[in-house]
Amino acid sequence: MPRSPNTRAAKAGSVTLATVARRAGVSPQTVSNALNARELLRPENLERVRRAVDELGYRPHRAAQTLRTRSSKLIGYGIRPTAPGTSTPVMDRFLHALSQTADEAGYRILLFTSPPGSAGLDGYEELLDLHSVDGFVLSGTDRGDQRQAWLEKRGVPFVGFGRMWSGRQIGDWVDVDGASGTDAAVEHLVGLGHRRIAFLGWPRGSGVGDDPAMGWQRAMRRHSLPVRGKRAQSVDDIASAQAAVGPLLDAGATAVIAASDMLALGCYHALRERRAVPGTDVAVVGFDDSPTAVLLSPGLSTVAQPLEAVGRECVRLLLARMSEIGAPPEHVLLEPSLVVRDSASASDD
Amino acid sequence: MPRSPNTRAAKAGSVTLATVARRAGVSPQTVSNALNARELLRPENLERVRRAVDELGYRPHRAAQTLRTRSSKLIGYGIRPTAPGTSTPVMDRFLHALSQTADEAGYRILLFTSPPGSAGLDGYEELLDLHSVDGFVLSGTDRGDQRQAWLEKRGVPFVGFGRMWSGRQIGDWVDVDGASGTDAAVEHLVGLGHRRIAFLGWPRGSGVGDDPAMGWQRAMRRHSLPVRGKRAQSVDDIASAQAAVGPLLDAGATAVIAASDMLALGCYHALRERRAVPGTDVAVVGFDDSPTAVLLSPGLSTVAQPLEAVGRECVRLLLARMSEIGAPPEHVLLEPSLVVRDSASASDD
DNA sequence: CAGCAGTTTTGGAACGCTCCAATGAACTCG
DNA sequence: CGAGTTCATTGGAGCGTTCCAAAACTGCTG
Repeated sequence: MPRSPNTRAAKAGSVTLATVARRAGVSPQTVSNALNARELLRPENLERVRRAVDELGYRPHRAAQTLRTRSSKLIGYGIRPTAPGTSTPVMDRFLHALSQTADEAGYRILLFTSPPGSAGLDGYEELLDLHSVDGFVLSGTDRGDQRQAWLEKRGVPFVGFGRMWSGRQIGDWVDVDGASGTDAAVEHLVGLGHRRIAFLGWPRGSGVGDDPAMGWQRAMRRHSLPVRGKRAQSVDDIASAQAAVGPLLDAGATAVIAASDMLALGCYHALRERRAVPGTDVAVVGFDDSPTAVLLSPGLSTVAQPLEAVGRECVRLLLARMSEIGAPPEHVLLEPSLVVRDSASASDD
Repeated sequence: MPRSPNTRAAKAGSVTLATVARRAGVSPQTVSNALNARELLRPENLERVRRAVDELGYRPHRAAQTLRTRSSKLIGYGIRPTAPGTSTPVMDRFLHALSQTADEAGYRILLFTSPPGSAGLDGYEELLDLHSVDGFVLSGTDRGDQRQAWLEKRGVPFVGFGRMWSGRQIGDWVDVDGASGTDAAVEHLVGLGHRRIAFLGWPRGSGVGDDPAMGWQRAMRRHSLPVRGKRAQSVDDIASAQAAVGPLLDAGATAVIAASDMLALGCYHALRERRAVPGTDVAVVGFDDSPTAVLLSPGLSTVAQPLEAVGRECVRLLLARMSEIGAPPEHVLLEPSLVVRDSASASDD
């Protein structure tokens, strides 16, 4: 009568409910109850089953449970196809939070490299085991993203990380209030005595890109500061940003808020080119708190997204959606936080 | 007779093999064959089944398949619990490659936040649906890692990313030949005319850390260059690295090879502190090709790990292991590549 | 101590699929 | 033209679990 489960576990897979039942001298159904509805059992029997489970190293067979209960306890997560160069340091923390939170609710995360609804999949591949999953988390949802519509049509519960900027609003989403982040950045800079605060963003038109610009603008207006001629745009690339920020610096900006750390780095370069020192001569604030931000000198002040919280909220919303399919869509907008480093910490106007 | 699957797909989940069989006028088994062993069917019947599948929007129920075939077509991947500060830009690309390759073989990746075998899980939680997975990929395996032993004892196929540096060798692994990377770095620097090439590594003792040092050493010896007094060590932190590299610079090193980009960045700082310019006055080579490397100025030359290849190999080895359990352990050592940027591109000794 | 309500346990069926062995159809050949 | 051979299809069983309804045990009352 070995107390160690490991000796048996070697030939595992064959330990089933029935095995445990025989050992404990009860029916399979009772064992099932012991596991899923312990309040039904007489304490004495429950203990007996517990012991049998222990001794045999029994573990329920997920597939069988899934088949019977019609719930896989799996959440799909669609990874965005990342280009070799473009790193998304974002995903790491987010995914971790996602997995962790899901775990706590008894769910696991299943990775989908090409998320359902993405193009290029013919009818057969596309439909492959979608229903091995109870719900879906989409990330990097953007304009013209068809995944939401695709999932909704099929009645699969889902939550997006990223709001829908255009078109019909469908489904739940969690997002970070970028405007609030740049707004806070302006507040911070104003507090340091800055007046001529410029903004370097992405080309207009994308919702994601316009959002931070909005925050900058409204904060500037609130302080009755001028925004005209204080805004430039560039693609997310150092050289372009460096070029784009030039006119702003020429016009005498004492601070620049950028829509990404990459753009902010372009500012660094532009400043150095002019023999000016970031943080000392001109304040710079980035966006994203990428791993690089802390490594720069001076350290880059930047708006950090609460990725862990986003992950948690995604799971929370998804679980809610799964429990009541028909409920009205829910949206969660989370506040980012300003991480202050040397690139914007002391007044020097 | 709607040609569109979508109209029916709304009430999906109820479309089963039997449904398709009725529609196509064959037996359920034949439909199954059409899907899994098409060569058994007469072309005419196969077409008939195909059409029925199409019209009904049928998709096989993974759980049922799993239950019957005893193969979940799932590969577990243990995420390392990442501390909030510590970013692992590595994981992103690797995970993507993993998922992609698995996909192509008809497998999916299932995330495990706390990988089996990690401490802190009591007997019940720990065993939770391990056998919902056909095999396991472990990453960041290190000294004293008990996960391998744990999995082996339970007869679960697995592959580690990272070799086992100590103890009994168990299981397959894929790793990057760090020594070869630093060796190549030395070659490159020697080619540029450098002679006093120093090495900045992590504290001795960890296999992972000693590996790059080894490559540096052997390459130096090959060129009859001195290694004495040319080696320093530091924890993976800018300030420490900056301090640690001091003596090497004082001793007149014209080039420094670092065991990580973080350490290399410490060199940058130390050099600037002495009013020297990285890449111009002293060459610096890092390790990892982190996203930051390309963003620095000068761009950091660094040893890049072939993460995509590692991901692919992991899956390949795992599939091989799963197909023949008893085969002797297989190990794959991949060559990293030197990415040359401005921090080490022109001789200036 | 039969009767009844309440609690605890149980047998049987079903989830959707694939394995296995057996049937039927078509085809070859002595 | 019946026997052997191959090829295509089929029925039945079973994977391990939970649902459902019925059965067996309590304990309490009249």
